[in-house]
Amino acid sequence: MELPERAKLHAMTMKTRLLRDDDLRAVLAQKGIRVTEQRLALLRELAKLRLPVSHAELTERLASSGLDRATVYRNLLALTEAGLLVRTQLGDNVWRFELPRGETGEHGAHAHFVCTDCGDVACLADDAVVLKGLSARSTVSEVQLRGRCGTCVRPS
Amino acid sequence: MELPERAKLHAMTMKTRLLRDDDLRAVLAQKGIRVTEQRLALLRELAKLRLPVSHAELTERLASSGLDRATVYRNLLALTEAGLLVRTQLGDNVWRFELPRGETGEHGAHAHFVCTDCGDVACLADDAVVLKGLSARSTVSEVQLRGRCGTCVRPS
DNA sequence: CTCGTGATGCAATTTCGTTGCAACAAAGAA
DNA sequence: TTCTTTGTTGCAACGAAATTGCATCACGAG
Repeated sequence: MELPERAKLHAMTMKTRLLRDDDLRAVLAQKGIRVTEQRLALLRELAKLRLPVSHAELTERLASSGLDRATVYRNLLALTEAGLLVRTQLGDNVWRFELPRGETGEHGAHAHFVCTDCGDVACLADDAVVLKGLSARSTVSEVQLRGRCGTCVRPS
Repeated sequence: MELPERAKLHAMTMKTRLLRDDDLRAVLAQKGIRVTEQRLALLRELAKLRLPVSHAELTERLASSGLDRATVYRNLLALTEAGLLVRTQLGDNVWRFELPRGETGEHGAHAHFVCTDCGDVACLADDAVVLKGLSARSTVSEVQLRGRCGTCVRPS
């Protein structure tokens, strides 16, 4: 049993290549989540950014599309619960959401850099941070770097 | 030049053995922070608990001593900035503060491992984390690894 | 002891996160 | 297609934690 459409969808999901609305629709349908224009807009935005984004920032970006705070909020939760988004804490008491990377459903192990001045977030390359000498039993699920980004570090 | 008092203070700091008020006073003075009864109370409480404590919880504990929320808040920030406290997030959007438990007294130079389960904060060796390929202009002030410590990772 | 700067207490405000509710829309059934 | 069910949206309100303004007060240098 080889459904072309489903196989294609699967490949899309795995590679996080969510480009066309048809793909987004299919992904949502597969998860049993209703397809709404709001959700498509939200996923489109996240696909475009490919960064952990806060609820506030996403709300602002989607305000022009007529999306309400609460709608964005509830969809972020719903999509996270469905496994379509990952939610992270980057150290400033704000939840951020992003499309999962990596091959598996688990988010890739790339580190995040957060600017303590402007709050900007940058995803680092997988090999930007090397860990060694850690306790064998402990599990590291997230690596965060905090500091000042190139833009903010310039002398005033 | 060997100042006994300073040497003693240093040893205290290093071992996080802040027991007597005299020691607390000395540590604050060394950092150029004014010694106030409120700060002593705050540090005493943290020394007694030896756990990551939230601002709210600490405020409640110190209310009987007459400390105001804002005072606790600002002192937590000040002491953290001075390196006398470490500030962590466990995943619930609440800051928690505690006296450094590691060997070293200066925080910031080394990375921290935060167990998102039990809240334990461990100080890592200076060379435990190697960064490379970062933007030349950006400045990293804090490196945090998040995950589950050896104790918490055991199967339930 | 006196003075200047930083600290404190109190109150108000901001920022996020979260929820209630009535109108509305998606997806399946008829 | 139309009907019906049920999840979704927009708007407003609420709550908790963080953050700030300001007048008063105390530390500690001189």
